[in-house]
Amino acid sequence: MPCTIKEFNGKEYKCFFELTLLVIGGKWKPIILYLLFRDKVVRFGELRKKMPEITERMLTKQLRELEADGLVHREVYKVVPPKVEYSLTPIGESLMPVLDSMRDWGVEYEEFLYGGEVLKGEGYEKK
Amino acid sequence: MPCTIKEFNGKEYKCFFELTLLVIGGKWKPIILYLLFRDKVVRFGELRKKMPEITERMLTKQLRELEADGLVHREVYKVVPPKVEYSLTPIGESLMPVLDSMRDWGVEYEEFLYGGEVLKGEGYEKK
DNA sequence: TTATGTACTTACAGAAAAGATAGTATAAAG
DNA sequence: CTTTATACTATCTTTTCTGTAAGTACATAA
Repeated sequence: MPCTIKEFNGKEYKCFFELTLLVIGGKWKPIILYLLFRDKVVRFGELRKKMPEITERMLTKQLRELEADGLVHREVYKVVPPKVEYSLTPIGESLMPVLDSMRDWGVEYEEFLYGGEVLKGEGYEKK
Repeated sequence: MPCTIKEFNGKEYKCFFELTLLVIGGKWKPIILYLLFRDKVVRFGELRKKMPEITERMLTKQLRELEADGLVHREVYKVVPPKVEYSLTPIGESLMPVLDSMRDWGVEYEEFLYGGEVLKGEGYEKK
């Protein structure tokens, strides 16, 4: 019996963890998700400021994909200048244990790399 | 105070979960790690057979990167024709809870996508 | 001497992801 | 009537990732 290949947004996957990686993979998505989890409701411009290196195009693109995948809610206010707020949906929030376990392992791995000495930086994880 | 940007293999990261994604991200690495966790010690050619879609170049490349990053051990026997066995190192094994949580969320997300009905396929997760 | 098996390597091509840069829409304020 | 603020949108270029196809090494067997 052949393996069943499933599809998500035009990409094939076989395992559940591959599906997860299809949804949260990429350079910016986990950061966006983490920031939304931390700050709950964030305007587009605020998100940009929290991620100094991202371009507007990339931020828009990633947010739209996360919205299309059901992880992020987009609330548009009909005002000028525009106001748009982003927040996590329930399924988006349910991702947090995954990000937590990835963070925990990242800590462990950095210790492994640098022999027990963790580089203390100020990443997005700090407020 | 500016954020500290850390580096791993020439790539910048700020958060621990980004580091994790740098190590296990990509199309093939989580599958390789999962198969090694499941089957413990696997020869190159066996791995290939377990992953019918991968090319030799890709398999070699991913294995070498995982080895360089300390997750995979490579045991070369000095025989002809060659025999090489791959297995997980302790830090490689410590990744399994992460893959588990990714798998759990993948299940949940598929239910979310298809309204409670999970597609039952035969992926790498089945023996 | 030729064929076989196994684990690669190398050079190139194509696809996908990310980045740079400039432009758009709109109401209100001056 | 020009400027301002905010959230995009469009086009193009660059970089990175993945795949294709062919070749290499070498002890042993026939």
